[in-house]
Amino acid sequence: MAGRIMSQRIMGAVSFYELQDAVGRIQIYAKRDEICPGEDKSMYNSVFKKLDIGDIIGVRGFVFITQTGAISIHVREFVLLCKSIRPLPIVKEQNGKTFDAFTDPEQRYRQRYLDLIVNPQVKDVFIKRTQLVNTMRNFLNEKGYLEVETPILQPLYGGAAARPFKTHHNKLDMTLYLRIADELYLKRLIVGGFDGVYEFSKDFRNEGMDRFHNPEFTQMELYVAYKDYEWMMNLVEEMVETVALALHGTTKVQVGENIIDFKRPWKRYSMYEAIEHFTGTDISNMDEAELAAFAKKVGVEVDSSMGRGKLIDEIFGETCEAKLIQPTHIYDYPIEMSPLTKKHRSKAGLTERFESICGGKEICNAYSELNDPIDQRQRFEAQLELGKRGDTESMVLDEDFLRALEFGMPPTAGLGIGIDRLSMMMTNSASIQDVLFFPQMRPEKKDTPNEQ
RNA sequence: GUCCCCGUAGCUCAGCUGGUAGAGCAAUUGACUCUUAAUCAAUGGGUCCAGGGUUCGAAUCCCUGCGGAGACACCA
Repeated sequence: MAGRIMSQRIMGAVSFYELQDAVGRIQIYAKRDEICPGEDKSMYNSVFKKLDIGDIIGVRGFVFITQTGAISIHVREFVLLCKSIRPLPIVKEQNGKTFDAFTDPEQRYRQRYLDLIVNPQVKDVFIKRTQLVNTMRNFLNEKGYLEVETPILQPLYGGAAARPFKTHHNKLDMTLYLRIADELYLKRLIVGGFDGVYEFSKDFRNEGMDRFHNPEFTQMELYVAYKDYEWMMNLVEEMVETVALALHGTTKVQVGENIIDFKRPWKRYSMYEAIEHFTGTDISNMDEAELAAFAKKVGVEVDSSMGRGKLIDEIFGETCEAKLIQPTHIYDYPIEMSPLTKKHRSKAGLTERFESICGGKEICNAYSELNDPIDQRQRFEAQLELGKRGDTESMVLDEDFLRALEFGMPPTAGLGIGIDRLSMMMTNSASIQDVLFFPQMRPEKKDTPNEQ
């Protein structure tokens, strides 16, 4: 077998090392007189004993159990496969206590390879992330939906309210944007006649960074024709429950101080109900002035640009979101906040949209897709107005997307689910940086060549 | 973008009201034939994040910058 030396205990003519490979660690035992049967003991004294922690070696021998009961490999031959010329941080452990842990987040994220070597539990998080994606992919494939790929470089960005990254194509001499969502392209495919399409989509948003936000992040977006948002709520429950079971064998997952149970069915509140539930106040019939007064009362900073929808959204964020620990669907969002969402079939001013919240954080956003091209044009125009008033995250009008809708898109349910967020939840990680191999960091050295 | 906290050896950290830079592990040398945070002895190891200021004297006090963490704002 082969692996990296992680610890050495040399006892003169006998030594014990620990070798680590992709799956774990095992102790190896070597005896001078077996490695060097003749008079020349240099292979042991000058080579084996001089190996360093971090070196990668191959060994041949047999398995046995030491007097202290440790399963070990009794080494007959060994070969140095790769020398490590940098010292490895040494993490030691006894009785569950860890000594000299390699914990500096900056070094862990910048040198993830090192983090993975010395903190093997870090690997588990990333293995779980991949299992999560695989589980979702299998789940969606079994339902007959088609995994597709759509452009990352887009001439117009759309599908979400966010600031994009901008780049330039030399040959075409045109501005291109890195996608902030793949929604508008996937809906074009529904127009084109697919019944269900999905994409695991790397998206890019040129905004602030914190422990929940990285400039590039992964979303899974799914669109299914002839379905609506209620149907989608059931699908989300089923899919997330399946993920929890696949990763943990149970629907109960420890997240921070809470145990979150993803078992179906989840709680459901309309947005108005949720606000009433947590504040005792029914705001559904308030006018804008009353809403503004109530928002102030619950601690929202109100300014005059806020419309009814924004106020409701802020009130919800302030009073409800953090208190929703167990998985809950919040549905029927104000129309102002949802320019791509179908109007509610019966309630004026609302849309058929829901978000699923658990652990006090949103994990997905879904709706009955707006498929009326005239309404969609008006919504885009309203967004343009917002843009003129200085909203840097307002949407731009996508004429080709409207043309597609004008050919007719069947009623469709759409879903966007944050893979990083869900991974954090499913691996009990406090920071998005813990579920990304290489989170975005500032350059290490100031003098690295950079434009400007 | 704002507010706080942090930056000392390869790793984890100590360093008091300013007075010659420290420990454990790792490294090097030696002892030790079933150890497991192996042990024992010896040795080497520093741009105290960077720059400036105060001072006879700065790791320590002040200012600026860089990097990181956290909170707030915005977003997923």
